This record gives sequence, C-alpha cells and structure tokens, in this order.
Amino acid sequence: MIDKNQTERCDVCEVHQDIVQAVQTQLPDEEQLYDLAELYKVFGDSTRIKILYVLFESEMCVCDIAQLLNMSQSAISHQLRVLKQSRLVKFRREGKTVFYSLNDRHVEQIINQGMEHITE
Amino acid sequence: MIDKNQTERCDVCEVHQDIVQAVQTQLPDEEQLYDLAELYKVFGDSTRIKILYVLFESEMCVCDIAQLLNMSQSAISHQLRVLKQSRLVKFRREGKTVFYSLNDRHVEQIINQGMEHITE
DNA sequence: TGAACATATGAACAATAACTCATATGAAAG
DNA sequence: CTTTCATATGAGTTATTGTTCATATGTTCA
Repeated sequence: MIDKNQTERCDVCEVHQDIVQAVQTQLPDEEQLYDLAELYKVFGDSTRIKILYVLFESEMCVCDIAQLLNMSQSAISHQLRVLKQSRLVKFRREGKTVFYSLNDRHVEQIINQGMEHITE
Repeated sequence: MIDKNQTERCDVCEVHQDIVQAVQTQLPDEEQLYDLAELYKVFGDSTRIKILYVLFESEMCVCDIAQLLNMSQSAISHQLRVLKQSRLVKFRREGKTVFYSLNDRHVEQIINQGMEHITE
C-alpha cells in the first residue's frame, strides 16, 4: 500500500495468500538453504565434476589428475581444495605425493542422480 | 619432454600411468560431463534452491514466489527462466497469471540427497 | 644441509552470473 | 481500442569465481 515502487511488489495478487503462508512455515531456515546451494555450487563446475568422476574409479595423486584432465597442477590443486573444504574428497600423504579419494558414497549417489536427469 | 613450461605438467610422476589410462577409458564424454555441471550450477544458487523448495509444497505464481522470498518480481522471473530452461520446472497459464510447478520428482530426489549430505 | 620434486597458495585477470531498472508482451475487462 | 495487471526480457552494474603465474611449503634423498 505505502510501497514506493509498485512494480517491485505485486500487492493485489493476494489471492493465494493462504498458500503463501502455508508454504512459509514448511520452508527450511535460510542458513540451511544457503548451505545446500553452496554444496551444489561445488558440483557446478565441469573441472570439479571431472575430478570427482575420476576418483570414482581410483584414488589418485594431484599430478595424475592434472595429466588425465590435461590441466595445470595448480588449477587442479585449487579445485581439490574446494572439494576438500566441502568434505567431498579426502586425502592421504605418501611421501611426496598426496592421494585424493572420495570422502563417501554420497558423492557418487548425488552425481548418479544428476546423470539420470541428464540422460533421460 | 619438449614441453615448454615444466612447472605446468609433471612429466616424472608417471608411476601411475597404468591407473591414468584405465580411468581414461571409463570417463564419460566431455559433453555429458559439461551438461552435468550445468545442471548442478542451476541448483547452486540459493534463490533458485528456495524457489524449488517452495514448489515442493504447491504450484505457485511468480508474484506469490516473489512475495514469499521477499524479492522483486523481475529477479524471480529471471530465475524461473533458468529453471525452465533446465527442465526443472514447468508452467501453465491461467488468465493473466502463470503457475509454476516442479517438472518431475527427480528434482525433489536430487535436493533431498543434497540435504542428507549437509545435515549428516 | 641442500637439491629435487610434488603439492599448496596468494595475487591478478578474465569470464560468468545475479540483480536492478526500464520497458515490452500478453491476457482480461471495461 | 484502451487500460490494467501479471509476467517476461534486454541492458547495465556489481560480485563471484576459475585459471594462470609466481612462489611457498613440505618431503625425500644425496
């Protein structure tokens, strides 16, 4: 009513006010939805998807992944950092080399479900 | 060997050459992996996640969603366009208003799986 | 201790994308 | 046909992010 810019917010379309309120109570809290988006953001890059796919098959060192994807060691290392922070991959050190692997089977499930949507 | 920048590509770490080659054959093709990343990119924004979550409960018009998320009609419309293009939502027209809803149950499955990872 | 190698990381740059603003489209009602 | 209302869209701006480049860290071996 006292809204300055009427184009911004439709005040008249309050026909479905009941629906709006019902849904509002069921919505998870802001922070959780934000975290969920952040998780998917990690999957939303083809380099990282490739890294994850590669790790389906076998644990692997940074250098091998870089060679496999034909990318620089630095680029891969940066992305592994992101994957590590999201708890999607874990690593173990063996001398000079660091082996990365998937953190759990969740990752594979999530990706497979995405693949289903793509290939249907 | 004749590689200009030796820092870029590690030529010595060919210990795991067998692993690299084995994995290479199992990797889906470039385009498919790209599409998969594109799909997750769509989920990777909190506004879109919110929209999808809202549509879990009920079909809804643009105006209602905007009001529910306290965002401009334009912003919501832009994001619905992205969701439409990814075949995550569908819509039906009823007079002046357009009702959006989830395209299939896949969307809910994907999001729920992500939630599991977050809340574990 | 120092050289060699695998990996990590900070800064800079370029590309992408979300939102705003202004306006266009499209449907219903007068 | 014109007005009104819901939605869509193009351009511009700002924020985010993936990669490169240069360099640091950390481990092994001589």
